[in-house]
Amino acid sequence: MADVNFMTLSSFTSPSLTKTDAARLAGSRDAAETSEGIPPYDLIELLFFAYRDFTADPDTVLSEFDFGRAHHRVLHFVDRNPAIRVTDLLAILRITKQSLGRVLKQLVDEGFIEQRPGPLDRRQRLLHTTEKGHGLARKLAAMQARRIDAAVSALPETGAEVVRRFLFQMIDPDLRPDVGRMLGPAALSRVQGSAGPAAESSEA
Amino acid sequence: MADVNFMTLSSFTSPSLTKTDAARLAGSRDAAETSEGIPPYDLIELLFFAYRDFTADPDTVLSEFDFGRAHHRVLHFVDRNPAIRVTDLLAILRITKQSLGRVLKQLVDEGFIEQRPGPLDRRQRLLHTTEKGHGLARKLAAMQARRIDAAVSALPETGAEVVRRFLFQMIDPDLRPDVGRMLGPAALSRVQGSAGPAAESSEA
DNA sequence: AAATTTACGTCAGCCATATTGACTTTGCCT
DNA sequence: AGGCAAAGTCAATATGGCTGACGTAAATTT
Repeated sequence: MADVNFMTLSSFTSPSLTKTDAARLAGSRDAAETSEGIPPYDLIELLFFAYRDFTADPDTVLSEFDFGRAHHRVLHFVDRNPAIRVTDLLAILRITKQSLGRVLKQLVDEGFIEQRPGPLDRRQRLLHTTEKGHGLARKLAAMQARRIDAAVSALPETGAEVVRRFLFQMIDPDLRPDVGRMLGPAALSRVQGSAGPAAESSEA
Repeated sequence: MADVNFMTLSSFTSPSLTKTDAARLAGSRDAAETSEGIPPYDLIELLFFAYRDFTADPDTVLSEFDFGRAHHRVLHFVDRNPAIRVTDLLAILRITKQSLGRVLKQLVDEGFIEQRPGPLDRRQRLLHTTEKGHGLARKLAAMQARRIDAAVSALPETGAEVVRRFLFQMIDPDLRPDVGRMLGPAALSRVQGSAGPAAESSEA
């Protein structure tokens, strides 16, 4: 139950917090110090709220299994990358072996993920979702899909393309190739497009 | 130091994980079960990676002060909403009083945030950033701004508008009014636009 | 004036998820 | 044989959440 205090929001911005206050204060300070312009607070905060709600739906389902977000991430990437090695999973998630170990063990013990010895390199334990695991992964993805589809459908034609490109550009440049590879050739081309407003830009 | 294992990425997708594997497996399963179409995995994963890197920059700075993300969030929203009440901050962050208490106390003790009694309601401790606190908030926002600006500049003209609308639509519908109010009238109108897939095109 | 509610804080304890560093086992490769 | 890589494990620690219970001051209602 991630979302319980919805109704207790006293409306977020209190009566005492008139936008006038904010404007006045921010205004005076901005004038004095803006050497780099005003940050895009709207996008910064929209990212915060959007991401929060984006992850909230799966949380409620996961808690039924006594799983958390960590389990979700592992399950998701294993489901999406069958036969992935533990090492590669660590690189994707950017966590330590120990952190992964705990949640992975639970997922394996409870039959969501299975490990098969690598056919070429027998040191590897290649990870796969079981039917059960795949089912859960799909269920969670479907929840997020519904939210995304709704948001995209409120956009102009090319909206999804633009969003994909934006998000891709938000990724550290040196990691983009890896992410691009992971998304697959189709998505990759969708994500790159002719990325420039003018003609410049940074592809390659 | 959030980002240390960059160089140890054995390239993310291992040699053993050929896209053929994934395609084969996913393909066979999809055929059998697609009653709702394939989830937009690209957007799901792009959100994950983008948000991760988006929050990574500030982390490195924060760790110099022995602060974490929790501190960042508090500092940010106090800086953006001068004279905010504790109750409202709790509603925005959706955490408990206890959780907030810990980090808020540190921020106050170390002179980043100050509390002033409410002029009307003396039970309130209205929160403000100090110069020091404001400076840090700005520094962190600037880091995120740089990344966002770079991403936006790789987009077509109306790109930022589209992204804003997308993110806004990703927020729970019942919370949108609150977020909208927080962003302020200017940003709000930018975020709403005529949200239809058909005759849009985002002016204003 | 008394009762209730609100705003804020705090104590005590718990849990999930992450970290580091060291060490082992197994197996690949030269 | 020696070295390196893949995976697992132990122990200790930090962070950021959580619940429940209480306390105090001030505002509001009855």
